[in-house]
This record gives sequence, C-alpha cells and structure tokens, in this order.
Amino acid sequence: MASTRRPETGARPAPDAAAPLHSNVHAELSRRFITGRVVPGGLLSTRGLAEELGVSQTPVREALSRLAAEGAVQIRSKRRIVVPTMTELRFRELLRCRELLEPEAAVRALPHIDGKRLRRIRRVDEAIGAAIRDGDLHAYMQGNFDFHFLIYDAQPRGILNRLIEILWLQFGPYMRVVYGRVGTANLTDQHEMAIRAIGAHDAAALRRAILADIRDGMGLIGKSGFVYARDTDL
Amino acid sequence: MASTRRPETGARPAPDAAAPLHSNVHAELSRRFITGRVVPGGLLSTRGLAEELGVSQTPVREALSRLAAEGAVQIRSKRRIVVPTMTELRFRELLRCRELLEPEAAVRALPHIDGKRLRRIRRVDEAIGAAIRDGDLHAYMQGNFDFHFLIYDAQPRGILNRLIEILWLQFGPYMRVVYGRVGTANLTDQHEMAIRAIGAHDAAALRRAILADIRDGMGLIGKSGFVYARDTDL
DNA sequence: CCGATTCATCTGCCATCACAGATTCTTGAC
DNA sequence: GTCAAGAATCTGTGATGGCAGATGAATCGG
Repeated sequence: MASTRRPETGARPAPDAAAPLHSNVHAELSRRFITGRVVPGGLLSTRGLAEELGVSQTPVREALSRLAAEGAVQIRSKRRIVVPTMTELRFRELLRCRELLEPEAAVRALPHIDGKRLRRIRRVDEAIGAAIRDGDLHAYMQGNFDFHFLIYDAQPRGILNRLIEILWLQFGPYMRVVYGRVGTANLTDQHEMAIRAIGAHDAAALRRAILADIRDGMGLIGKSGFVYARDTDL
Repeated sequence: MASTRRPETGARPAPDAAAPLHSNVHAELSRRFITGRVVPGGLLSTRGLAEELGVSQTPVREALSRLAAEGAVQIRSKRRIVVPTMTELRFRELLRCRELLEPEAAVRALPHIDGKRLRRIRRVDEAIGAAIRDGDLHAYMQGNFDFHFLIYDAQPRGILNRLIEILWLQFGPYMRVVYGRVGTANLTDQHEMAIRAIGAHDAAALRRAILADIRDGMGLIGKSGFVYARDTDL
C-alpha cells in the first residue's frame, strides 16, 4: 500500500519504502563507506550503482552529490567518481578533528544516556568482541560505529554529530585497508573504560576514554607502517 | 556551440563556464547563504531557482542535495525545501563547534601565511570597516567570511576548513537576521588583534583573537534578545 | 615488432517529461 | 456567512535519452 509502484527493486530489502529513493541510496552507500566496503582510490559510476541498486541514475547521482559534499567521494567532472586516497596530511587532520569533536559530543550526550541505552551500548560492545574473535572485519567496523553513535546520539542529533559522521565517512574506507593488513587479532577493545565512565556519570573519565579510543584505534596505523597512497590525483 | 540552446541565461555572469552547472549553482547558492541573502524558514523550489538561474531543475536539485548534506537546507520530501530556522539549542551547538574548530584552523594555517596573504587580509579588513560605516550588511558578511577563510585557507584546503565552511553555511542566514535587527552600528571590528598576532607569528595570541572574535560576533545575539523561531518544524 | 592514430565505448552531465502527494483556491451546500 | 468538498496548481521525485569529453583498445604505418 505504501507504494503502489515497484518495478523491479526487489534486489534489496529496501530499507524504507516510504522514503525517497535517493535517500535510501545514500543510506546504503554511507553504510558501505563506514564499514569499509569501498576501497580508497576505487572508482564508482552512476550507471553501475544504478543498475546494482535497481534504480535509475538520477537518485544515484543525487546520493553521490551528498557524499561528495561529505567528502566521501570526489566527483571529477568528465572523468570519474573516485573514493579519495589517504595521505598523511589528510589522515592527521582527520584524527585531529575526531579528537576535537568526539569527546565533546560524548560529554554532551552523557546526561541523556539512560539505563536502556546503556544496555544497548553494552550489547553492541559484546558484539564487537565477538567480531574481533571471529575475525569479522565488517561486523567490527559496523559495531564500532554503532557503539560511538549510540553514545553521541543520546542527545538528539545536531550539528556536532553530523560533523563527526562526516569524518567517519571519510576514514572508513581507509581503516578497512589498514585493518585488512594488521588483522583483527591486534584489535583491542578499548570501550570498557567508556562504559564504566558512563555508568558512573563521570564526564571527565568519559572524555578521556573516548580520546584514548580514538588514539588507540587510529594509532594502530602508525604502528602498522603507513600505507598512504601517493597523491597522484589532481 | 558550447550549448546550442540558451534561452535566457544572460542574467548572471556565469562564474566559470568550464565547470559543471551544478557546481556553479552550488557556488552561487552558497554565497547567498554565507552572506545571508536567504531567510531562515524561507522556502526554495527547484523550479524557481532553475528559472532564476537559467538552468534546468537537474543541476539545481544536485546543488540542493549538497546544501542539504551541508545542513544549509532541509529537504522535506513531497513538501518543500526550507532554510532551517534557528533554535537556541542549535545556535549554541553551532557556536561551540566554531569555538572548537576555528582557533585550531587558524593556528594550523599561521606558519603558511606569508606577507602577500597578510596584505590581502589587511585589505579585506579595511573593506569590512568601510562596510560597517556604510551600513552595508551584505558587504560586511562577505568580508567577514573572506577574512576568516583567507587565514584558514593559507594551509591548503582540508577537512578542517571544510567543516568550518559547513558551519558558516548554517549560521549565515540567521546572522543576517540578527544583524538586521541590531544594525551595523553595534558591530565592532575585532580583527585587529588577529592581524597583530599573525604579524608577530604568535600562535597563542592568534588563537585567543579568533576565539574572541567568534564570541563577540555571536555574543551580539544574546545581547540583542534572542530571536529564535519556535521549532515548529518536526 | 613497436609506436602512433583512430574508433568504439564508457563516463558524467543536463534537459525533458511524467507522476503522485501536498497545498491552495474555488466552489458548492447548508 | 460558514465550512467542507473538490479541482487546479505546485511541489519534489525519478526515469529516459542524448550530448560531449575522456578512456582504452584495435588498427594501421613504420
């Protein structure tokens, strides 16, 4: 009833039949970026994605426009749509932005985290542990995202969280590559400290925990030998 | 030959004939937002803008998608495209984000500001002074934007500056309203301190100057009586 | 066998058309 | 005069088709 027409979309479960197609496309692509299912330097095409997702180019292009605004892709006119490669400069800046914004978001959200949400956070953390044991990179990255945004989003979504999401969209593809080289064995779960801080309503401790988590996860890269691509593009 | 058909585009100088239309449209609309030429709560339509700018809906839609990703507009499906109204919560968050990011960007850029750029900064600052005297709000806001981003962009554009630009896109329309009520007479030029800090290569002083400028400009609003709209829109 | 040129293909880009829901104005009944 | 029902209009949305430039492969000349 929701939508009388549905030509051949059946390929995908269709997250929300009521929402506009371009919105669903953007959501699907965002998930791919955040969970690292696209590779830095990789090429995307409107026609390819359109066919793959069972829609026309129009909503795909619109979604890609948004992703371009979010820095997740670069649209090179008359050329190609590429997932940006990582450079050392870019990575450091990304890291610095996370350090500036995420602890702030966590502290802000802290008073709004009730028992129910804390339980959900714990559950996600357990899933992360399982993903690490199973070596399931994809599940790990999704869980990590969920963990952080379950905290930040306790305070109704605002500009701050939006900016943070933009950062995640950008480093997602790269992290996947890094994790792929390091392996999940080296991943440690730094979230315990954050969970304790939340339970104790200790803002200062939560700030420290989030900061430590960011530095730990992304510090892995320094230890694993940087795998920056040369900035051949442009 | 470039385009065999050109109904009535002549209205605008066409910033860059080589760039894709949607890019130019986005640039034009961005300018309008940053200089406060759109009003919070105001409605935009793809067809209206398309006609106004002499293009078809398609590139306009794409530009609006980007602006939506940047939080400058909200696209309500099957309804309207609106410039978000300001709420106290939103405003505080915006302010906080500016405080977090802009001093950082300034300090980062400081080593890259050469004499030539500093001269340009001084020139813009003079233009701002003139705009205040003349009561030209539009010129003031453009100048203020130029001043800040002449500093931040000394370091080649990165994620940090991009995030800041997103913030400016969001509070531009609102600041215009505020300035419109307060009048330019109350505007003080806080940039002198920043310029001195740059000349002296004093990072700490520059950080303080930028922070003071942000708080001063946006603090005006508190003093002028908040004119927040009720958050009627879901 | 190697290099340069041409041609087929693929790309993003944009205009156009059609559709369905929402809004607004008109119209009608009481 | 008031209010509700219906029609005209306006909205975002999405599919389609075609254009120009870029890419890459096949072809031709050496």
